[in-house]
Amino acid sequence: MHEHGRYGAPVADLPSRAVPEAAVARLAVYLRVLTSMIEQGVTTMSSEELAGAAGVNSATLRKDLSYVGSSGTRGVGYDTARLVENIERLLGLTRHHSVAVVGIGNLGHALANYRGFPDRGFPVTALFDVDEDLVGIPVGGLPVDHIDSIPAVCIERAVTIGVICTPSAAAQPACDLLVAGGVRCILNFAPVVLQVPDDVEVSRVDLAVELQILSFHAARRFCGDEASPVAGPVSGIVVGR
Amino acid sequence: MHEHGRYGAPVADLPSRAVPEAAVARLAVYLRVLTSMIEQGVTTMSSEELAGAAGVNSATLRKDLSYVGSSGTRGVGYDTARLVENIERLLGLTRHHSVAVVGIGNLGHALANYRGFPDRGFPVTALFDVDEDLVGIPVGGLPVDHIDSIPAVCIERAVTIGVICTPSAAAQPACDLLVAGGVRCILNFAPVVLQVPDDVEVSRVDLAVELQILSFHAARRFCGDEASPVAGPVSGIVVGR
DNA sequence: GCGACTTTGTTCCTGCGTTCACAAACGGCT
DNA sequence: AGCCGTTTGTGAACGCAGGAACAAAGTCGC
Repeated sequence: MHEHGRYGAPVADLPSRAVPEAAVARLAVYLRVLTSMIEQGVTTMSSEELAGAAGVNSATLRKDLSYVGSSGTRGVGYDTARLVENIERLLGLTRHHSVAVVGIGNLGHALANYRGFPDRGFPVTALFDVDEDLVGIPVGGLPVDHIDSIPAVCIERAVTIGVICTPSAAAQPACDLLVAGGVRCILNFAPVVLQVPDDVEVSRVDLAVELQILSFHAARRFCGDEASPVAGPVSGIVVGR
Repeated sequence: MHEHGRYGAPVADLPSRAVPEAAVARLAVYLRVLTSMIEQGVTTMSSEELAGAAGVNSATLRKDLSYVGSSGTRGVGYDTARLVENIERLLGLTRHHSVAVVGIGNLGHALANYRGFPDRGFPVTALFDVDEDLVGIPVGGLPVDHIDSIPAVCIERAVTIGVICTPSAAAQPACDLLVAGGVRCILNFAPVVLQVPDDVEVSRVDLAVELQILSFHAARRFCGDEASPVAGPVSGIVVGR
């Protein structure tokens, strides 16, 4: 989805160019493609190749890469290893970010065991649930703590990212506890809009909303009757956000 | 919209206004907020109230709602029940969409059991995995089928949305099988860019990418050193996507 | 060493989406 | 019935992101 909710910006025009939100999201995708290519032994890629693999326009890709600094060689392409290095630096991936998961239900369980997190520099270092029966039980090798201990544990383990997988009603309290624990970045899977201080960043992933968006496209596609066709291209591949 | 018929012949209503992609995503959020409010007995809301609850600008909200047709009363606000009805019609939620989940690992398991899907009109009617040991085992009350049977089963059960939770390498084959089974909407959790025909819609949710975006903001926030500040304001709430 | 080809990095432009601002419409009150 | 406050719906401006086109720069072949 896209990022919205940008409000009037005094614009801190500090040193280098500002990086558009959308570009940050794409850079993360390039990173994914690049590491996959490096594993296959690819040492050099042109913008055309990389753009194709990432599903974006090559001009857009080059512009995105210009934000990370010049890493390419004209007439040749980009050195994959150096590009990965530069993107990781821009995205702040040089240091690991400790992750806490709140709400150890089906989804929380899955995330606690999800390889993709530690594999990409996001070690899960704390699990929380309100259920006393779960407290102490190890999930994915890590014992579950009670949500009351969120602030203390988050500070102690230097948690920088909190993931909320609780039911809707519990999401805001969980969020407040994370904020009290110094967490300033939150990934929210609960279908509610969290209220947070201005210095806290919330990214929401609502699985049902994703399905509803697909439903809209399905409706427009099959029963082309009724109202409103979708704006934008009729073309196929749409990569989320 | 709504033919003010200034010049007798209002614009052909057939292709009524195109709905921007971003608006569709927001409408799904409004729907979520509205159903929650209705449960609390709220029968009327102003654009200001609803916008606040959804975390968007009120003008944006009104424009979004204009795509679904006039449901508001000036001086009063919107009738929550009728608004829900209209949004559901626009999003194609009047008919249920049968969902198939491919890859019954941690995440697939969680999604198969996820209440939010059936509760919102997306019954999960098929599960698939490549692991013979899983085939036949019921997960969330539904037995797992082998991926080879994807095309036949999808056609038989009229699956309209496929959810891919397989490892990266298995995602493209799984996608191809779904497409062969007539599925035209795919939600992809695997960290790869799927290649599909033009008439297939793919929405990708990459959990690690979400964390990387948060990492970027964390890096900009805490160690304001190095390069590039983020575009836009330093201000707070950013609702993903 | 020189020319031609390839590819990057950037500039300009177009189009879309968000926001502002205002007129029309509606309910309530006197 | 008429006025007044409120809120919708929309027309217009602003800002930003994406795409095309081009110049600089570097490599490869001869």
